[in-house]
Amino acid sequence: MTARREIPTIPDVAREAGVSMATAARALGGYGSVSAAAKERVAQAAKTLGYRPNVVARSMITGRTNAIGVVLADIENAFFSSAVRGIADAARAAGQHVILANTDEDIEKEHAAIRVFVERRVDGLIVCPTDGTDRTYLRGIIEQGTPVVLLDRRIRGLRADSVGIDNHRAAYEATRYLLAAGHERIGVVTGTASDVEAALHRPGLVGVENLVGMTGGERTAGYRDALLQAGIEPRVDYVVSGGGYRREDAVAATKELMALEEPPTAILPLDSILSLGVLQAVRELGLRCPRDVSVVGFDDAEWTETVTPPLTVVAQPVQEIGARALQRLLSRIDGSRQRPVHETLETTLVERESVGPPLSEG
Amino acid sequence: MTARREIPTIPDVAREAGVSMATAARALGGYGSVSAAAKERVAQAAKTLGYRPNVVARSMITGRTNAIGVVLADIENAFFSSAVRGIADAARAAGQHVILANTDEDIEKEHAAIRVFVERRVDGLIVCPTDGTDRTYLRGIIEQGTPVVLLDRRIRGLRADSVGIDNHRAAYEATRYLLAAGHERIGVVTGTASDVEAALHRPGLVGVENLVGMTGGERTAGYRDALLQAGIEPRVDYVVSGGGYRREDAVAATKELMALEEPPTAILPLDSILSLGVLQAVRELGLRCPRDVSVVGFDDAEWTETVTPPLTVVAQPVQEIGARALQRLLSRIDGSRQRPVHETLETTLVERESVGPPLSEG
DNA sequence: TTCCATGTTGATAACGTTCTCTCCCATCAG
DNA sequence: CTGATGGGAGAGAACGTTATCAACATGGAA
Repeated sequence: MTARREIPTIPDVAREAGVSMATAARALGGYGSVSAAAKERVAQAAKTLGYRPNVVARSMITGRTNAIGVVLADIENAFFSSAVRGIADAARAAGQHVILANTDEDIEKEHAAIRVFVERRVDGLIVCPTDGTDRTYLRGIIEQGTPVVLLDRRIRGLRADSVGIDNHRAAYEATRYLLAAGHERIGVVTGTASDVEAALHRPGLVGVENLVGMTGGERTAGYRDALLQAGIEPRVDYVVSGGGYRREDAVAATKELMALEEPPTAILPLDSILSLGVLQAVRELGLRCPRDVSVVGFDDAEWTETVTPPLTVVAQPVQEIGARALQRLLSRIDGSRQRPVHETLETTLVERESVGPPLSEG
Repeated sequence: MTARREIPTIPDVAREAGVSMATAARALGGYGSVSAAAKERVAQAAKTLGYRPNVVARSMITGRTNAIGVVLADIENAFFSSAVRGIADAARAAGQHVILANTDEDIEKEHAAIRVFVERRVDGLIVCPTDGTDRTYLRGIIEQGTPVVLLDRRIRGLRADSVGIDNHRAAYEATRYLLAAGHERIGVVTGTASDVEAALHRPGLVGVENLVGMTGGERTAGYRDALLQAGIEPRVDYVVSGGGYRREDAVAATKELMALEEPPTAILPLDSILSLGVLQAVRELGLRCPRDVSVVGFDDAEWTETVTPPLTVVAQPVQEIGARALQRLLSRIDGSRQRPVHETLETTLVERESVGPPLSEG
């Protein structure tokens, strides 16, 4: 066993300072009223003994842990690591700590993580729910007293704040941008898992926005609506997924897209890893971007302007999304009973060099 | 105030089950001996009431929090987010949680983070110390009973385990690779902060490896030794830094390098963000890689094979470094008194297309 | 039958804080 | 001189667990 050296406690400090435990506690904790003289002697004694408050004991009595549980898919994904950075900075300023859990989009892991966080009595949770998350589970958590804020995604029918972007509008504008460049055959590479993928395949992409809380669904709907508004009939075979959000998935999806009889002249990958896959596939097919295919990606990753060609993207203020999520959570922790707010931050279309006019036929 | 609904505790469960509190506690906690019948009734009662153990109270008495503090420069940096992923996975398997703190290479933030983690009574710390960290501070933490494992970097004279790579050897081999391709004028782009940068500027780069625990120092030494072994005199003006680890810093450093009278024909950026900067600078200068300049980077980021040209890099097993660090920490937490181990994992030189023969003169 | 080992149980003491309450005493207005 | 007021201090409870210890069954061996 680790023979943790005897750690001084408040009674020790009190003894050293020659005051009662209660007085020492007040002096150290900065609450109640203590004479200047006593305060001084306690401070001195604490320094001599090297006293450090025991946060666990404090949490025990105050009922607050000053810890926030953050539940997301994968911290290695740049989107999430930026979000966590935003959360962590805001948390630090508020005296809160961030505890991390990765779900890998696995509902079981998500539930397990949330359960343990609740047992740990975190002050609140920031969750990026996986596709299948049902609202009743999280509702139970909230009703039981742990505030929850959703990040990036939403859950229909759940009374919880959420912070993200307007996915429909972001995709709508990206698509309009491609339309304006002259493209009419525009493909979408999404990461949507295969089990819900079927939902995408309704004629005319009707109802994709109803895919539960999925950013992918909302973005696909935005894409569809931009096409419709331009008088172009959405094609089901232009929306493809390799089965997940890994680069290989996007490579496969892109190749599938480009193997069509009438391949698209522009591609819209729905996140940054997928963009990487699209670029790789284009390269592997011996095509040139933007000469042969134009690309507009999502998320302004660190490499987007260094890649050739520099990638035109829809940039999300990811750190700020994280920071805002934490702010909302804090105000819930402080007892705000306001009705749920769904906050959407502005996206920016960052024009670089991956979009050109469509390759003229034949 | 958040009116947290009355949360059931062990006495509540005991009452419901009609047993003593002690028995209920044993049944729920899975310790001591309880009859099958009692166990059953307690489980039933717990289910009825929706009992959830209070981890804070448990920590209070056991003295263990099952939480690991992870202190690193910046979670947004891909190296660290991969390391955290490795740590988190291993931690999950061991029933531990990960609490995060970013230092931004700021010694004050690092100390503050460690202090608060100790007050939180974390079971142990994984620290990637900033350049200026003095050993006495961490030594105090360890002696006081909180085990510490260093990640990626070391601190000379500190009795703590560390996990990372053999930086000297990795840089040595990367340099040898460039030498083998025919390069004799090889530049290094490092992120070393300006205040220690001076140390790099000794004639012949003598003693760079003594820069306190710096990966940059060790890598530069490996580079130097490869040159010396090939009979090439290291040039002080070939080792440059833009003052930090941001991309702009590397852009500036690279331009400085290429503006020399005899510019290098190959560049060795010492981390992945710096590689991005080097590539960007090469591009901005209207040069082509590898035709005009060859590049070997550090760390196999997700974009390295998608960039043009695909980047040849020294790959570190980053997730594994994190996982091993956690393993070492766990064994210390379990009381291992073994003398400190410095574990170095193998790196791999991943050959892609960013290295070619040097451009023949004029 | 007696005795000891073993398994089960309950009462109660920790753990290190913060919170509640009471008491003391000095001050000051009437 | 009296009574109200309030700052300062101390004793002890409370938080929800786990740990300790004694008490009590039960059963098999002597």
